[in-house]
Amino acid sequence: MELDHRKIRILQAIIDDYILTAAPVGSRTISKRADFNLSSATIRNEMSDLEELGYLEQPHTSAGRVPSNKAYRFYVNRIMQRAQLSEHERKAIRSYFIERMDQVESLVRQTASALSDITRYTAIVLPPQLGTVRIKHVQVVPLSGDKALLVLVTDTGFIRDVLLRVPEDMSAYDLERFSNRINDALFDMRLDQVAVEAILHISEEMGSQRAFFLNIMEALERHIQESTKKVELSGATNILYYPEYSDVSKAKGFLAALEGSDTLYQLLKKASTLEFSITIGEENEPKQLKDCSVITATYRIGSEPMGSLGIIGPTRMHYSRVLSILEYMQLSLSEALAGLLEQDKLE
Amino acid sequence: MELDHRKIRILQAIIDDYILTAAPVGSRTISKRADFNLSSATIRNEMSDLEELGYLEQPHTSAGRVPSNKAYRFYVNRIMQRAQLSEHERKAIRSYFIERMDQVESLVRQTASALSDITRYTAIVLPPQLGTVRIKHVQVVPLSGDKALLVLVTDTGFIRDVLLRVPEDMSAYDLERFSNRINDALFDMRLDQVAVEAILHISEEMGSQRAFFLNIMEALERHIQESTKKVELSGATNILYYPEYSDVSKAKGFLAALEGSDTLYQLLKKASTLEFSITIGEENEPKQLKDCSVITATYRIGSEPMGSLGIIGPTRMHYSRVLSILEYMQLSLSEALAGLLEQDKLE
DNA sequence: CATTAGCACTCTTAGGCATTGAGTGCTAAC
DNA sequence: GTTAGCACTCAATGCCTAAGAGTGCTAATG
Repeated sequence: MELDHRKIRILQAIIDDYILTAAPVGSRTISKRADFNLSSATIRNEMSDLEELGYLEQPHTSAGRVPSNKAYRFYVNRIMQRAQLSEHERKAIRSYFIERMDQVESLVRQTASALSDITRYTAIVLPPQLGTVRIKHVQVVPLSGDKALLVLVTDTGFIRDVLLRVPEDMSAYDLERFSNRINDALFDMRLDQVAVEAILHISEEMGSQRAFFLNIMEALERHIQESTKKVELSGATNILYYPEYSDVSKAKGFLAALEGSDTLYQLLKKASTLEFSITIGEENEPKQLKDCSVITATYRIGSEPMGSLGIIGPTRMHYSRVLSILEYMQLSLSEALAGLLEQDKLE
Repeated sequence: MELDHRKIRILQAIIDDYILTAAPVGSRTISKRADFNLSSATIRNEMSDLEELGYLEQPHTSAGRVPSNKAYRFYVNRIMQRAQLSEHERKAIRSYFIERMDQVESLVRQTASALSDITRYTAIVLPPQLGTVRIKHVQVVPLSGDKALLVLVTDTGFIRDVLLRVPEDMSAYDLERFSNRINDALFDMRLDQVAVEAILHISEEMGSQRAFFLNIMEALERHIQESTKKVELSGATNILYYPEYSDVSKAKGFLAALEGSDTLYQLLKKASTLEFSITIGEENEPKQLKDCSVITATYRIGSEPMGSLGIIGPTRMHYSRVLSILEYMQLSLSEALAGLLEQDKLE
C-alpha cells in the first residue's frame, strides 16, 4: 500500500508534534488540530494503518504512537521543506563571524560553538583538510639551546609551528641560510605535495643538511596530519536538555560515544563527499549513536571541498530547521574561509 | 570543647566513608570497622557531640550523618595527610607529558585533560600569564592582498600570530625592512613591557610608519590579553558520575556555571597568589559552586608564578588524593614549560 | 462505503497506605 | 566511660486503587 495524501499529512502532524514534545502522540491530539476535520476514530484507523506499514510504533498498547526511524527517513526524503530562517536568525548566525579571526583554527571553533548555540544540539566541525592550500612562507626561528621553531604560513592565513632540534654543527648563520633555502624550495607548494617527490627532489640539493631537512619534513607532515584530524566538538552537554536523556546513565553513554574523537572524525570524513547527509538512528555508524540522528554538510573554499560540519541530536530532531541552519552556516564558513583576509564582505 | 583524638578518628572515618559512598554514614557502619573497638552506641554519642559542634549534619532524624563543610575544612587543615601516589599513577601522569608538544597552548590543554582523566573530576587550567616572557623573534609575513601576518615567538617557544592590514603605500620591500626594524626593536623585550614606554620610545623612530606600528602593537596586546584569559576546561561532564548530580537539572546548573568562562578565570586568577588553595562549599566565590569544592595550585617557570591549575568536584572530594595529583601535575607542568625545549628531562 | 459515536479494554501514572529497615536517642546496667 | 536494649522516627519500598489517556472494535450514520 502506498501512502495516500491524508496518511502523509497525518504522519507529518505526528512527527511535528513528537519533535516538539517528545511524548507519544494520541489520535485525539491530531484530530483536535484545526487543519484536520476528522474524528479521533478516523485518525485511529489511519494510525493503525501507518503502524502496520512501519511508520509508527507504540511504546505499549494504549500509549499514543511514536514515529519510527522509517518515518523520519520518509519525512526527510519526501515531506520536509527547507525551513525558512528569519532575518533575526540569520543575523545571529552572522554575528558569530563578525568578530575578527586570525586563524582557521579559531574559525572552526567559533563555527562549532555557533552551531551548538543556535541549534541547541551538539555540533561537530571537521577542520579544513588542507591538501590544496599553498605554502606562503616558511621560516626556521632559532630559540635557546639547540632548539628552533619551524613556522609555516599558508595563503589562507593558516599558521603552523613545529619544534625542531638543530644539529650541533649548525651555526646561527647556517640556520638562517638553511631557512631561506627551505622557504625558496617550498614556496607556493601545495601542502599535500610537500610529502611526495618534491621533497626527494629538493632533498638532493640539500647536501650535508639533508638529514635535518628530511627530519623537518617528516615532523611537519605528521603535524599537519594530526591537526586536520582534530574534530571540534561543541555543546555536547546540550543533550541534557532533551528528556530522552533525562536519565543520567543514558547521557553518560552518549557523551562517552563522543569522547573517542576518532569516532567523530570518521563520521565527518565519511559524510564529506556529500553536500548534505542525514543519517537516522541505526543508520549511524558508531552503534552508540543509534538513538541519534546526524546531519552534516560540506563546506568549500572556492569549489574545493574543505571539510564538513554537522549536528548530532535525538532522532526526533528538528530536521528542516537544522538543515537550513547548516546550509547557512556552511555558506558563512565557506565565505569566511575564502575571504579570511577580506572579512569585510560579511559585514 | 576541643576535639579529642577519638572524635577526630571518628570524624575522619565518617568523611572517608562519605567520600566513597555519598550516602549518609550510620553509627554501626563505623563501629563495624576493624580499627574501632567501640559499640555503635558509643559512636552514636560521639557523633551526637560532633553534630552539636557543627561537624556533622543529619539530612533528617534517623538517616546517618553527613560531614558538614566545617568538617571538610577541619579535615583539610588538620587531619589530611598528603596521599602517596603510586609509581603507576606517577607514570600515568608523566605519560601525558611525553608526547612531544610544540606550544604552550597545547601543553595547557593536555594538562587539563590529564587532570580530569586522572582525577575524574572537572579540571581547569589557567594558561601562563606571559608578562615575564621575552620576545625572541618578530616577523611580518606578507599574505595575499593587503594583508600580512605578524608572527611572534617567545623564548618559551610560545607563538602568536595576528592578522594585519598593510597600508597601501607599503611595498613588499618596505614591509620586509619594517619587519626587521620591529624585530630589532622588540627583541628580548618582556611581553608586559611591550605595552608601556618602550613602545612610545620606539614609535618615535618609526617615522612615517608610526601609525602602522602603533596599530600593530595594539592588536598584539589585545591578542595577548585575550589568549591569556582563555581558561582551559576539561572533563566538565565528569560531574555526571557523581550521585550528587544524578538529577539532570542539577547537572545542568553546574555546567551552566562553568560556561561563563570568565567565572573560571576569576577563580583561578584569585587563587594564583597561593601555592595551593582549597575552597569548600559556600566559600566559593561564584555562588553557583556552593555545592562544590575547588582545589587549585600555582605553577611556575623558574621561580616566577605563571598560571594555575585546579580541580572542581563535589564537596565530598578526595582531598588528599587530588592535592597530591595537583602537586605532581604542577611540578610536571612547570618542568615541561621550563624545559619545553629540553623535553628529554621528563623521560 | 467512508466516517464516526460509543464502549469495553489496556496500560501507565499518581496517590494513599501499610510495612520495613536503617538509624537515632535515651536509659539503665555493667 | 561503655554498652545493651528499646522505643521512636523517617525515608524507602511495595502494594493497591483510581484516574486518565489511548486503543480497537462494532454498529450506526449520511
